[in-house]
Amino acid sequence: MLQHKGKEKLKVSLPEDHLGYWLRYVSNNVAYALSQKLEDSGVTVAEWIVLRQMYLKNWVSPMSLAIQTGLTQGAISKLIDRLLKKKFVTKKVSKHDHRYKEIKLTSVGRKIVPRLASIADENDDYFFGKLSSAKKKQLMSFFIGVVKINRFRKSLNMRVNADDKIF
Amino acid sequence: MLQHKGKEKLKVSLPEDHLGYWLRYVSNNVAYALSQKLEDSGVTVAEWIVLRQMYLKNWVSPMSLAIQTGLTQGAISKLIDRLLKKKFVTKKVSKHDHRYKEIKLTSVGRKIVPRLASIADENDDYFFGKLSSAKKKQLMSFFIGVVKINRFRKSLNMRVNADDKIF
DNA sequence: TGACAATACTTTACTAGTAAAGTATATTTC
DNA sequence: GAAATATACTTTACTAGTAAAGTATTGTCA
Repeated sequence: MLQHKGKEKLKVSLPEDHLGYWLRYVSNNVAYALSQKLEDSGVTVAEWIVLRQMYLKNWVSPMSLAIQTGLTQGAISKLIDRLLKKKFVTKKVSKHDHRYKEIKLTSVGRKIVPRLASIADENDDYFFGKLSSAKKKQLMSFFIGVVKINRFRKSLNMRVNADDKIF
Repeated sequence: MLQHKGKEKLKVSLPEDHLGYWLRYVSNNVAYALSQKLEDSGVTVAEWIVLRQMYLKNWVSPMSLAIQTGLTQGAISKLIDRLLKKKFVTKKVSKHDHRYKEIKLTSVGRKIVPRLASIADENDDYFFGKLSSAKKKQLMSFFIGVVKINRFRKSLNMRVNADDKIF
């Protein structure tokens, strides 16, 4: 398996040889399908994730949303603008620290989240429903293991460790 | 586990409950890391994939690239423009059918592909290198099974079949 | 306490994608 | 063989993200 001398024959890998390629390919398809299903509700995939975070926490700062979602602060800023226009959230300056904003769901916003959640359930079921929940959990731990932290904190990316014993 | 009567307590799933969420999250991180590594070569992730296709086939039509990559024809059209500006490819009208274009790598283009391939190898290794090749193959067959065809042919999306027995 | 640094958010210029309309060429059908 | 249809590609208007610069507020410390 050593390289030939003289005219060397390079082994040039295909994109399809890489797990990252397939990850991207499948992810694009699953996310695209979800975006189509969410379209009637007038909500994007990123917006659904942010709305759900707010449902959980009642009020949140843009900063915390950026960290949780892996979007930049600029992207979150614009996303919140969109949600404001759609009347799904309200925004105010924090009393304690005027640099912070507080974002809350409106009643319209609160009402739509369960609907969005069931759309997301349905989409995941469409693609992965035939997997046993044990296998789903294996895959999920695998994914969680690959990247523990988002691009907002680049330095903390982690390699996959064989000792994680996912499979 | 039945729902309460009266004031019903809705079970509202979290984005993190969905495999699609993690797929998107991990994919974004892996693709982002690759894009950073490719930056010095002046090539995006999509461009690397297209360049590699051309390396394989010697000449290709924009249409075939769109089908293989899952990008729209419009996106491929612009991507080829970018590659033309970077002198990585040349374009001509097909002799047999003037609607078709033929895209070929220039010698500069041919020279850069092996370098890009090794960068992509390195990136995949960074994230997944500690997995055994058997496990990588399992994951790959899983991904291939989830979506057999890209969004260009929406109707052909496939569900995951439990009988695929990947794990 | 006053200058400098840090923090939270917004804005700007830009990138790379989409859907849908537009252009040119080829094929089909009557 | 002319008209309608189909195909391959391009262009346009738009979307949602990024990096980096800008604004306002708060914290630090000499």
